[in-house]
This record gives sequence, C-alpha cells and structure tokens, in this order.
Amino acid sequence: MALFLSTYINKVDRKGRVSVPAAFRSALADADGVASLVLFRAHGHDCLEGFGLSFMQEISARLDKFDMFSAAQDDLALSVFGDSVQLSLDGDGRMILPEALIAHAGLLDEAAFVGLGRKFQIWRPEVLAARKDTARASVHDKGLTIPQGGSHD
Amino acid sequence: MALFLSTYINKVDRKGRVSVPAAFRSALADADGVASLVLFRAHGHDCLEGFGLSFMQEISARLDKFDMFSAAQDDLALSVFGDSVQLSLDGDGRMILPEALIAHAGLLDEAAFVGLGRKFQIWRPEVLAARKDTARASVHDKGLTIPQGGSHD
DNA sequence: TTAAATTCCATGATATTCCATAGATATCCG
DNA sequence: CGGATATCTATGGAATATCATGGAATTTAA
Repeated sequence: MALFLSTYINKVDRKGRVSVPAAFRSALADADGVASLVLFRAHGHDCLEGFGLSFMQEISARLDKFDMFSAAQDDLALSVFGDSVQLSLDGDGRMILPEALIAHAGLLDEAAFVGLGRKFQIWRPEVLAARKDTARASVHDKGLTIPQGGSHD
Repeated sequence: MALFLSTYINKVDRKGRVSVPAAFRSALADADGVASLVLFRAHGHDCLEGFGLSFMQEISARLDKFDMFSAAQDDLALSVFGDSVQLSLDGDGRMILPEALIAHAGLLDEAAFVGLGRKFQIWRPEVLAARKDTARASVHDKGLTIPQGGSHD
C-alpha cells in the first residue's frame, strides 16, 4: 500500500491551482489508476487534510463503531463528511483549492504538502515548520512511541 | 530475513548520487525483487537512518492503532513520516540523496553505510569512527547486554 | 456577452535512465 | 597451482524523460 511520505512545497497560482506532488499522485491512484482525492479543514490545526477516496471509506467504517444516533457519531460525521470536498486533478496533476480552504490554511503563494502515512496535510510552509518543532517536542516530552506490532488490539 | 551488516564507504558525487552497497540492496529488496527504501534524519545523531519500504508500512500499521485524529497520532505521524523520504534505486543500484539530508549528516564526498540489523545508518566517515568508539566504550562501561529472545512483554 | 472554470500547450528545471570504464572478486581451464 | 577470462560492483558522464509552473485557448455557465 502506498504511503504519503516526505514534504513538498509547491506554488499556488492566482487561480488557486497547485500541483499535487507526483509521489502523492501515485499514492492517491486507485487500482484502476484514477486519482481522486478528498480534502477538508483539519480539526485543531490551521491546515487541510487530504487522502484518497478509499481511505474515506475506512473512516466511514470506523465511525460506524460508534453507536448510531449518538451525539459523538453525529458530530464527527458532520465535521468530517459535511465539510469535505472531493477534488479532481487536471491533466497536469493539479487541483484547484477552493477559496474557503485556502483561507482556513492561511495559504499565500505556496503550499507545503506533508505526508503522514495514510493521509497528508497542506500547510502554509512557515506554519508547518513551527508545527513540526512542536510535534517533535511533544513526542520527546511525552515519550510517545510507536506501538509494538503483533496481533494485540 | 535479510539484515543490514557491516560498514561500507561509498562516494557521493556532485549530484548527490551514492551507490547503495550491494549487500544492502538485497536486504532492501521486496518479495517481488523491487528495492525501494526510506530515509530520514536520525533523532539524536547527525546521521541518516534507512530501511526498506515494507518496514515503513509496518510502522504505518502500528500507528493505525491510535485513534484517528488523536493528538498523539498526529504528533507521531508528522515526526516519523513528514521528515522521511522515499527513494528509489536506479538501474545501477544508486540513490540520490536530497540536499537537506546531505546537510543533516554533514556529508561531503563520501558516505559510510553502517548496518544495524533491520535498519542502517549513513554517516560522514570520520564522524562514524568517533561514534563507534563512544558506542564501544558505553557498552563496556555500562555492561550493556543484548536481551533474551522469546516473548517478553 | 461576460465571467468563471476547465483544458491545452510551452518551457526550464529536475530527476531518471542509459552507457562506458575500471577495479575487484570469482570461475574456469590448462 | 597459476594464469586467463568472466562477472559483479562502484563510479563518472551523457542522453532522455518527467515534473512543476505560467500562460493562453477553449469551453461552460449565468
């Protein structure tokens, strides 16, 4: 399974067009090679989150673990699905960022794509740099580690 | 399972190309024989760490055990995936080191590959020599030993 | 018909592939 | 056992393809 890795900084032009990094495009591609992606405003951060449609379906499955009709399920579903946008790529691998999303991330003329494994985020480059520092500090301070493998869940 | 062993010193040319030691290439190869690797800046040392893509996928799977959108998951994913780079080998078994990684490791025209079992590190040769000395001294002074095998914890 | 959005094309920069050489190691044959 | 040949590896350079990016042209909507 393809992962989103590394950080790329691309230009945003006056029409809101951005090249999706080639490495991300191939990670977004479905089995039939069609790349479609979903974006929405991240919770808790001034950035956008994105991933392929297939991952969206997994989120849906996870949400189903909540009791149906629960307030929590409703809140999550509304903020994830209600706010997300499905974007298509043009022939050159670019997408057009809606104004509302550009505003949420505070993007100017550059967008930083950062891979987080199964999803990625889009930041204003300077803000991402700061965020990386705090994330690193948090991992260090709280002693966060990656859970062991094996079949415990 | 193939392990990374021993130390090799290879040239880095002006474009940042380095031959991955042949012994490492076979350890990197997937089941289908395709060798792709992931590199990132090591935490705590002025060197790079690398391993096969499959190991990265295992990390991704482990991270999935966190709740999606949790702060801990976010911090870890950003630190682990955001700074890593997926590299491919050319037909001659070489990879191209990004500028940022060359700078982090302080590489000049040579890179020392040292095997650490499931992963390996890339150092500036002189720095690695010093590091080996302190590591040996530490093992001796603190009486470090390798834990028993079997199913502990 | 104007404005907005989508598609198409051109270009420089970057990355990838290909080829050629040389040293080392292994293999083969006398 | 010794020498010659073949194979693999590392390395440099050049040719080729891909990518990001800006602008123009064409389509669609109001």
